[in-house]
Parts: sequence; structure tokens; C-alpha cells
Amino acid sequence: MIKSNIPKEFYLKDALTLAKELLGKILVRKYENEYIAGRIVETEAYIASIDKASHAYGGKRTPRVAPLYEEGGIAYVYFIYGMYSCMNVITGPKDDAQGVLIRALEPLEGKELMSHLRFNKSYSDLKPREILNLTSGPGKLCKALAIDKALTGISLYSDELFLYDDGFEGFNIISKKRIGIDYAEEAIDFPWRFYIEDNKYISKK
DNA sequence: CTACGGATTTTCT
DNA sequence: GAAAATCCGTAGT
Repeated sequence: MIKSNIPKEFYLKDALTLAKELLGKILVRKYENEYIAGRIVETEAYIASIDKASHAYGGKRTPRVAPLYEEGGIAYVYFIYGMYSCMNVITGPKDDAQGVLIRALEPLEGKELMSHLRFNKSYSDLKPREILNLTSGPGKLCKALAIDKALTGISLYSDELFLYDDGFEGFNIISKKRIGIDYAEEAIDFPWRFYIEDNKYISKK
């Protein structure tokens, strides 16, 4: 039985700070009484007050985006492109819509279960390409960890989904433009995507 | 290896 | 009715 060792204050900072500080932390999912875990290696920050790429830009409030307005420390999970789910870690104070999209993980535990959830076959039958594709994207990692919109709004101190800090450090952080936000005008150019240099599981260099 | 287009359905207008 | 914080297979280099 493990649980989160991250203090609540961690989540009350702004999303740009959290996007960097979340790198290296471990995302843990308990599913059907088994643990699936991966190290966060790529993130993107979204800050509604100044960011046309945010789902809550302009103060937009719809049922889907409601979790964005909550106090930091919960998950925001949405369904996109008719097929995929993506997960944010919500940050900052209540009514200030900020979040960090988890874009890629390095698989650590529960690889067999991940493999079945992603490709419906055993980890030992995966091709090298498939191993790298297990969690190297926001939609991929949600499928590998059985995360969907049923979990939106869930506490990151819950049994089912939480973060853990194992002290991993000493990596370089690269920042780049975010991906898939061609509609966001000047925000397209914000360097708000962060990843661990040279990690094999990032979605894109 | 890169480039491109199609898939598929929720969500909000 | 249109768009979407993506992914994958196929074709070409």
C-alpha cells in the first residue's frame, strides 16, 4: 500500500512552475487492484488568464472544464478527437484556471497491464517500437493507465490516482513550443512545453 | 527516417 | 454543424 508523499502546497503554485517541477515525479494508477506507474518526462502548462490555448480561456465555464477552476491537487481529464483522453494536473488557487498537461511517461511498474490496455497483448510480445509507444504521448499514456473522463475531478490524494516523489533529479529540462494548438494565435509561440533532455519516451523533440 | 491524411465522437455553438 | 491540448498506418525518400 503506497500513497502520495507530495505536500498539498506543491499544487498551489502556478502552472509554469509546476510543469517543470512535475518532471521526474511518478504518476501512480491503481486499477483492478494492481499498480501502474510511470515517471513524468514531458509536460505542458496552460494558464487560462493569458493563454488562448487553454480550454478555459476568456473565463469559459462549461461542465467539461469545471475541474480547471478548482484548487490545485486534482486531475482534469477530457475526451478529444473522438478517441483519446488526456490528463491535466490542476494547479493554483480556486477560480484561477491553470493546469499542466501530462504529455509523456517512462514506464516503471505494471508494464504487463499497460501492454494489455494499449495493445491487447503481453509485454513480452511487444516490438521495440511498441515499447517506446506505450506512454509517449498524452492520449497513449491515458490508455496505458486506464485514465478516462470518468476520473475527471478526482483528488490526487485518492487511492486510484496520485503522484509520488522518489527523489529523482539531476536531469536537464528543455523548453519548446506546445503541440497541437494551431488555433491559439500568439499563444502558439509560448515556450510552455517542457521535457527531460534525451529521454526516450518524450512524444516529440 | 519523415510526411500526410483519415479515424471517430464528445462538446459546445 | 464544426472543431478538437491525438494517434496510426501508409507511402515516399
